[in-house]
Formats: sequence, C-alpha cells, structure tokens
Amino acid sequence: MSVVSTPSLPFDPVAEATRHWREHGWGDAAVGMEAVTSLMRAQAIVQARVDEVLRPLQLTFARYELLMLLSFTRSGALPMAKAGARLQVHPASVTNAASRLEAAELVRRRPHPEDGRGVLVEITDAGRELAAKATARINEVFAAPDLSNDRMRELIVILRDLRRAAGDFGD
Amino acid sequence: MSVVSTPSLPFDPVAEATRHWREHGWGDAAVGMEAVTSLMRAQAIVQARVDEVLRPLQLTFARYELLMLLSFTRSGALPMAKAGARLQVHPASVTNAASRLEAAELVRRRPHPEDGRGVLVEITDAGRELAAKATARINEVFAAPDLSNDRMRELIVILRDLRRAAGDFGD
DNA sequence: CGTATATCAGGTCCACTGACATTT
DNA sequence: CAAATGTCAGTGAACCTGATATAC
Repeated sequence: MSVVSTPSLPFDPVAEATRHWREHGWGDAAVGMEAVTSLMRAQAIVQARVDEVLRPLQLTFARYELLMLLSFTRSGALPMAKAGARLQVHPASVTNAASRLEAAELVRRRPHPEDGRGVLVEITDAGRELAAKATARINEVFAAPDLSNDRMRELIVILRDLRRAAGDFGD
Repeated sequence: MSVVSTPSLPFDPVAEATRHWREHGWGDAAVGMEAVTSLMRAQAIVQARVDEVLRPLQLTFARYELLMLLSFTRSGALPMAKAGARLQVHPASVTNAASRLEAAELVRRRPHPEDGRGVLVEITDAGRELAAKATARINEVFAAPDLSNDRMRELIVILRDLRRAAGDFGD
C-alpha cells in the first residue's frame, strides 16, 4: 500500500491506458476498464493516506474498522461471527484482528453468555480512546478538499449502486 | 481479497455506519467517511471479481497490470524503473512481479542497451496471448451491467479529480 | 564522488484453506 | 447427527525497509 511514496506522473496514467485500450481493439470495453482502473487506483491512494495516519497509532485499517464497529454498538461488544459479517471479512481474519487488538488491550474476549460456542469481542476504554483519536486524525486528512461535499455524495450514490448490483447488500 | 465468499447483508452496511457516525458526534465528517468506506468496499468487490477471473490463468492483478502495460508499448519492453513509475509500485514489487512472470515465460529480462545499470522487461508472445485472454474474460465479467456507461463515466470523472487532487498525476 | 538502478533478505500484513474441538 | 462457531497452522500475495553491487 504505497502510492504515496512514488512520484506523480506528468499525465493521467488511467486516461493514457484507456487510449491504449482503444488503439488495441478493446474500444467497447474501454469505459469499463477505465472505471475499474480508476477505482483501484483511487482506493490505493486513499488507503495509503489512511495507513499513514494509522501507523503511528499502531493500527491497521482492518483493526481500526473492527474497533469502530464495536464502538458503535450499544454494549461495545459483538460476537466474532457478527463482526465478520459486518466487515465482510473471513472468520480467521476476525480472529487475527481481535488477537492483535487484544494484545494491545484495546479489546477483550468474553464467552458468549447464551451460546457456548460463541465469543464476544468487547472494546475497552483504551480502545474507545484510541478509536476516537484515530478518527479525528483521519478526518483531518480528508478535511482537505480533494473533493467537494457534493462530489462525494455523487460518488457515494454511484458506488452504492455498484455495491448493490454486486450483492453487497439488499436484493 | 474476498467479499465474494461472505454473504450479503440485509441492509447497506455503509449507510448504517454513516448513521452511527452522526449519532456519535462525527456528523461533520460523516460524508467524508462514507465516501472513503464506499470506495474501500467497492474496490474490494471489484478486486475479488477480477482475482476470481485471473486465478485460473495463474495471474494476479499486479502481474496482469504489468503484462498489459508492456503489451501497450511499441516495442513490448520497458525499463523496470519506468514500469514501476507507471504502475505506482515499489521497485522491489516490480522485481518480484517480473520474476514470477519470467518464471512462467510471459516476460523476459534483457540488459538495457544504453544504460548498463538498467534492465528491460519484455513481454513474450505467450505473455501477449495470456494478457489478451485475461482481458477478454475480465470484460465478460464487467459486461454485466452493474453500472450504466453514463454512470461509469461519472465515476471516472469524480475519481480523476480525486486522484489529481491527491497528486496521482499532473499539477 | 554522490546518485540512480535493480536485486535480495527480512519483516509485516492480510486473505484463504483445511483441520479441529466444542456446542447447538 | 448435522450445522455452526471460533481457533490454529500453513500457504501465497503484496508491500516495505535496509543493504548491496553495479554503473552513471
């Protein structure tokens, strides 16, 4: 996850690639490929920025997401499986993230009171504090107007359609 | 890179999170966070689909990108450093990708004719064939109308602005 | 000489698979 | 018993840092 470390180009590499797609007989697919490439590259940029903010806090984005998810629940706790479903990550990934966070005392594990198989992850006070600090820093970064609020709203709508069509939610 | 394996939720998890942001006093940052989250999640979905197509061809997205970049050049060859700059990846990542592709005889390395330090990566005929096949399959997947052409164009424009503002290219 | 170009070793992170014990 | 839950070990991918040899 870098992009940040690499120098910027004198031209838009995505548009340049699209020109090539057309020249090489992939004209009908060029728009789709450009959309895909744009998405990939934009995400890499954003991810790199977020990582940069999170690194000094000893957090990765995956762990930050879990922390925020927990901080949003009423009781501050969630079964592992439920957390995985919300974050759309593999059960083993939740186990891993929870273990790392637990080692840093940002969450703790508890047996599920009603289901003997289950385990609850619960955010600690330290976890809440760190999550709040991380969020504040991330907001500082994205307060810089890379995009106007209206543009962001358009982006959100388009991507929501894409996600729905791809089966991210609903039906 | 999953998302594909996880079941879909009965509600939009991104919108749900945004509701929480507002309830927990992050109202002013909610739009930005929602944009970031949407982007991350949409990219994960698209990446998962692409990976799925590429896996049977023994390609990763990073290697596919390198292959396509080379196939687009006039001579089919590029110095390692230049390829890294275009793809915005670390020099060591180019080395790695090139080595894997070379092992599969999809590219070969040649000394740079004018710069004794440099190395050229050159796509082979087999590399061109595989790249074309991979592209055809990817296009099949994205031919499914998750998004209309107009929507994709809007998305491209918004993300281009974001990338430009973030220093991906130009100035 | 200092800079640039690759490569390599070592480390982190994440995701997935398959096996497993436990409980429902 | 079959299904679900969470853990663990192992694998593969990608990225980064720092060190190195070579050439400009």
